[in-house]
Amino acid sequence: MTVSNEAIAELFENMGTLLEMKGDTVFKIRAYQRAARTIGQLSFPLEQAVQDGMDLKKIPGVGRAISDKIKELLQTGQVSAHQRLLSELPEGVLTLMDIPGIGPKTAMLIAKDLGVSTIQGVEQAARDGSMAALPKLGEKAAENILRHIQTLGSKDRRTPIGQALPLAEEIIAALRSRCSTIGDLFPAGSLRRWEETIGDIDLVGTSSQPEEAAEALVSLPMVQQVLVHGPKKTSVVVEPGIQVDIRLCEPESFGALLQYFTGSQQHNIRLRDYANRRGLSLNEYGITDLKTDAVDHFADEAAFYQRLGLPYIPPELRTGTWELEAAQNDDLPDLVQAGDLKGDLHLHSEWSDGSDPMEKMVEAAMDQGYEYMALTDHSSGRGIANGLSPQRLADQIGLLHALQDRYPISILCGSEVDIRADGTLDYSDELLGQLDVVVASVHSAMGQDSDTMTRRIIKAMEHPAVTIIGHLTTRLLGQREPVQLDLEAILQAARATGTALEINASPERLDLKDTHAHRARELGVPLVISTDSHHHAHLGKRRFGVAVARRAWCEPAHVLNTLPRDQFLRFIRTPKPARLEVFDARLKQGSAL
DNA sequence: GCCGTTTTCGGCCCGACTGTTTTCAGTCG
Repeated sequence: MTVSNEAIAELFENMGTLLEMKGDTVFKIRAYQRAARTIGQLSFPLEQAVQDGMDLKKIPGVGRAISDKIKELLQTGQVSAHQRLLSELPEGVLTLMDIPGIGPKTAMLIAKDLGVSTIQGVEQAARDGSMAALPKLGEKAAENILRHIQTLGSKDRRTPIGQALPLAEEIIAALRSRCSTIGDLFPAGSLRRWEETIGDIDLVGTSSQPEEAAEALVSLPMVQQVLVHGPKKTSVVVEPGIQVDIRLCEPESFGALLQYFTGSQQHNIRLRDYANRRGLSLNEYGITDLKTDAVDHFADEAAFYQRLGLPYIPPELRTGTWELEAAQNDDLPDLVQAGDLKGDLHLHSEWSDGSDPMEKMVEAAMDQGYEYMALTDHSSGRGIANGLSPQRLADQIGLLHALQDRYPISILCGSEVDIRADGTLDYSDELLGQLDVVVASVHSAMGQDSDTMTRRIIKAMEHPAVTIIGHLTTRLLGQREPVQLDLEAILQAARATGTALEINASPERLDLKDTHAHRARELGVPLVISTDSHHHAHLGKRRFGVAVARRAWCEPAHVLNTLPRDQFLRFIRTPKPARLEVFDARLKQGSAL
């Protein structure tokens, strides 16, 4: 039996909620919530860590009590304190909290006084007036709850960043054109932290007339519903059912507002705690000296962090786990940036299922400023993707060699080769040997059990011709679950065989995901950021892959395709696993700087 | 329940908005 970090996190999140319903102290509740969120973001499986004898109290927010409960859960499959809480409280209270606007207190009230334990029951109670008759609730409250239930189906799913970011950019453009008093206007919140899915779109900006800008938002044609409309904060729901919050302030205090609204909530809690210990109090308007009550304002975030004696912490790191400690020790990574990439190693042309000729893809890579690129059309096993037969691949290699004379960029011959169900590859060793870059990917038999899938992928990595494993888990955000596999075993095999792992930047994949990439980096596995472009315009989506690497604390040296051309060519021309020396030399050089 | 460059005990982030019991609790981020 395995217990995932997510399951452990959910249990503690639930315990926090149940304690809140019981009316326990808010600090105990917060302790459980903090532990839950930290555990949900760990890069390594807790179950494995416990087996290896790790001291769980090293995890921020985990002390004696929670450490013991984790061990109890792993040993017995449940936590007695959790069971006890469940038995003390009315059945189904937790499900009521799925409804926005219903928190622990209201859920308890409804469950206890009305004996309701399902969302359908809540809906009925809101309609027949029994809810409005409850103490502390009224007609309006019942109305609001009813409205929230209507949107439940569309709202409880988080939106993939690939959809949310363009939508946010569209809204920003629309607001700018309708309201001339808006100065800056940026996405904040989970969008600015580049989380893979977004709960709602947070916008922050500057304006001399904040009310006017909020009016502009409310009057956008795409707005379906106005949730909150106060003097400082406005929330609406727009067309695809996504909530948009906006807050604006004067330019001189924008740094504090941006910092506050970027979060994460856990980061802000820890930062404010850190500030309190130093006699300072933080809010979205500035920093108050608790002794003198003097308030400092900051036009930008760097100045805000500087006032706290901290270096600027990039938004991607603001998860509230390790970044504050790293900042205090001046140990923050110098994160990789889009401009550091020197090549894209996963590109498709019309030869398989891409939509552009090879030349167009080469030119698109040049437009990105790259020194090298690999064309990697599908192998023959992908009949549906017009995969290349051995003969067509041989023809393509010939054409690419001819094409090289016309372009200054290094054109590498590659293939995205299917890893068959048994771990063998789709082309002969002889043909694979002619390729510069082989991206090996799983496209079939995704239902295999974890052991079989793990053996299958490791077998592919052991092949001397395989340069990179493409989109490791094959997940599609919100559409297809990842395959089952033993990540730790695969990452160790990647390191041992000298095989790189791809961070697939396509926003519907983002595979490896951030925590997986984090673990890969820790284990010394070379990472590659590629776009898997099927159209020349898709090369610009590298920003999503770079964001995953940044969330994984990657510096340029951790990412193979930041290597300059000559070093990258040396890497792929050195046999596995000795080629790791090229990668490791760069790492050493990076850490010495 | 967690945690420590004031503390192993006594603190624990902070504010906007809503609805309602008209002085504040509940929810949210």
